Amino acid sequence: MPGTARRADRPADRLPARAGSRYGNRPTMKDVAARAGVGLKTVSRVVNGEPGVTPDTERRVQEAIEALGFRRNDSARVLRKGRTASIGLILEDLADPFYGPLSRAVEEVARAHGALLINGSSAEDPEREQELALALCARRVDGLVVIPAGDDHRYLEPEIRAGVATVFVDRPAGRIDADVVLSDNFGGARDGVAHLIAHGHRRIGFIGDMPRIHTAAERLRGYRAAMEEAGIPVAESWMSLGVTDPERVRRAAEEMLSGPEPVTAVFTGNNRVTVTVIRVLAEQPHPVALVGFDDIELADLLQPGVTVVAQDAAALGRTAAERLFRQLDGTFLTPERIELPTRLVMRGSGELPPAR
Amino acid sequence: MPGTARRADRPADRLPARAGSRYGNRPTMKDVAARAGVGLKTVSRVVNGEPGVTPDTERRVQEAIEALGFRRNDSARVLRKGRTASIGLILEDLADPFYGPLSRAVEEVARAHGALLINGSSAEDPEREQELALALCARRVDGLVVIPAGDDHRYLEPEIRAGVATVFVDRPAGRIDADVVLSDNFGGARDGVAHLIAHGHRRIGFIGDMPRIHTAAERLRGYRAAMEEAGIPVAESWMSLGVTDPERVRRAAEEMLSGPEPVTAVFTGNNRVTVTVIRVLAEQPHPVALVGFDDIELADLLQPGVTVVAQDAAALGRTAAERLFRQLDGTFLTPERIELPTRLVMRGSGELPPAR
DNA sequence: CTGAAAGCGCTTACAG
DNA sequence: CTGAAAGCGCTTACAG
Repeated sequence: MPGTARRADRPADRLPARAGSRYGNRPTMKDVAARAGVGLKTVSRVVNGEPGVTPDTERRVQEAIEALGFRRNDSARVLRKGRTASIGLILEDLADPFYGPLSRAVEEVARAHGALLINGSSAEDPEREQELALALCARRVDGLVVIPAGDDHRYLEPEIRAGVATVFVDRPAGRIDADVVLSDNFGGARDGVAHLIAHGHRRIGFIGDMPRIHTAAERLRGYRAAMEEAGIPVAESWMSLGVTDPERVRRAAEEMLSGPEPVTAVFTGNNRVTVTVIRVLAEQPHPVALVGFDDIELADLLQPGVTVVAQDAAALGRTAAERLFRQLDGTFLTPERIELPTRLVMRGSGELPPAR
Repeated sequence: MPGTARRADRPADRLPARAGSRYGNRPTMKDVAARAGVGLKTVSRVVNGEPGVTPDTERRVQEAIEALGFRRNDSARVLRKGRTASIGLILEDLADPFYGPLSRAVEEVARAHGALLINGSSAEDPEREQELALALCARRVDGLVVIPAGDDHRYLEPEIRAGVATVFVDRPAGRIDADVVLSDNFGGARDGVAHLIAHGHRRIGFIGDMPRIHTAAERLRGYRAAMEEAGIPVAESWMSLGVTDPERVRRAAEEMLSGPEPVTAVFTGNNRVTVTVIRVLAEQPHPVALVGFDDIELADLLQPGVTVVAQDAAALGRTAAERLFRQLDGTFLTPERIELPTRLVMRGSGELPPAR
């Protein structure tokens, strides 16, 4: 039911009842006004640094503020003002090293614009993504930066129409027209695979994330394009897409590396896949070439160093957040697709010749 | 000025003016009530799933809700209710691989309690920590999980008194009595250094973070204790504390490794230091033993594998967040110090004998 | 320079 | 079962 409100199923409803005595004793502007012997509006003027208050009045108000330990309730302020000075970021998993720098970059831009950042992990679950996004909209965040898990974002249309700025990152929105900032997944993967081909490989495996994920599909497309451009027919058994947990990836890699016609090189579709495949390759009797999408820490210290197609996670986050605040500036912007280049970093594993 | 409000220097004040036409056209309960031909309170009942509404009335309200695309404004709700169902997490840097899992764990606990998570990076700057913490309090978060950058948290006293639940993680609060969840930094470091000693080392270097950071000081203390227990006098030149940027750490490592009496082993004080030192050791003519505090990805795949004192970042976050919500349950809790054990993970680098 | 009144969008307490 | 009034803590628009 897009665009509707549901009953009693939102986070706030499950909160424990307010615990009596500890709370509610915060002083308000009214209290400050009473103590300082001035009107409410005068307190507001002082707190907000508005002009038109005599130094003497101001001092009295300041004293009352300090004596009471008053701190303005921004959530009341926000209700009146319209803007909440907060934005939401929905990503897959904050614990993934790819999202840390991205998230930090979004935070820095938000900070520069005086906004706070609310983070949420979708755990790659479209329902959880939607639940989170709508909860954030209910809190009236000014904007949303979304790394989508789902492929249908029509549920956001009423929100966008109501003024919630929205930018998608890493993967495009599904079934709505919205800004998106992404890496050149297709080109990056194609270049990486072409690099392996240039080093003599013909039987090259591809192990990636679930095909419904845009980046996984694009990178596979890049793999296919490179192979086709080189005139190499691709065997179905060379490609494996699915969840990125170590067991699945390990099995996929081991299968490609066994049998009568094993692959001599592997292209891995993201950082998690790469890490697992490195372990598998370390156990192989012959060296197997490897190029991975996404850079990984210490990649240069392994034997051999890991050649990667690096994307700039921080730049993705920064670009998206900047776009978000441009939307919020009020200038009307036609939804755009901004593509950031990737960079092939050669460290050894991608320059190994085919074994046998 | 703890406990006071300042003028015009808070984030929300720097926001651009509200952009006219796109905003403010959100339907409210009043609009829904008018369209459904019922009272405001009836709409509230339906939206919140309260009893006492005839099925017919409910249907009319639901239709109005869908027709208008109404979504309850939770920030107005919150103003009335008292609780905001949101908590803040202040950490050093979301981009650091140590904080990703910690942050995710806090988020999961918050989610289980129906709360959202606002993240902020202090960048190890005490002023920024305070600014962030107070901004979050102004938004009336229900609680705060803080990895402190500063060492004086008296500025939080009025907030805590006003009911903001507060738990410190990774490092204790300064000058206030508050819950804290941390790893056994002293014991972990002592065990790690004792491990090196057990493998025959006597000249062992220690490279850590700035001494004003609690974890850095504790780990140094652990180093000293292990050396003392083994009856090994420590030379000043074996210890180096300071910022963890690669240049400083590299210089420190190179100094210890040169001269007439170079160290034969190094104990590194955190993940960032370890990563840099691994690079330096890789360039040495002789193998140098290494034990690092904090686990790092791919540590097992390096040659040799990196022996570490691992702490459980996710458990730190989870434990702290659970404690926070116990505070919010209303039961009075005496501030506690909860210490989590560390784990020595042997992978090779810590088991190397002294060279020469 | 100062302040009383109305209102932001909800919920609470109460009356019908 | 239903709704009008008051209020959460601020800001806005206006009057003195």
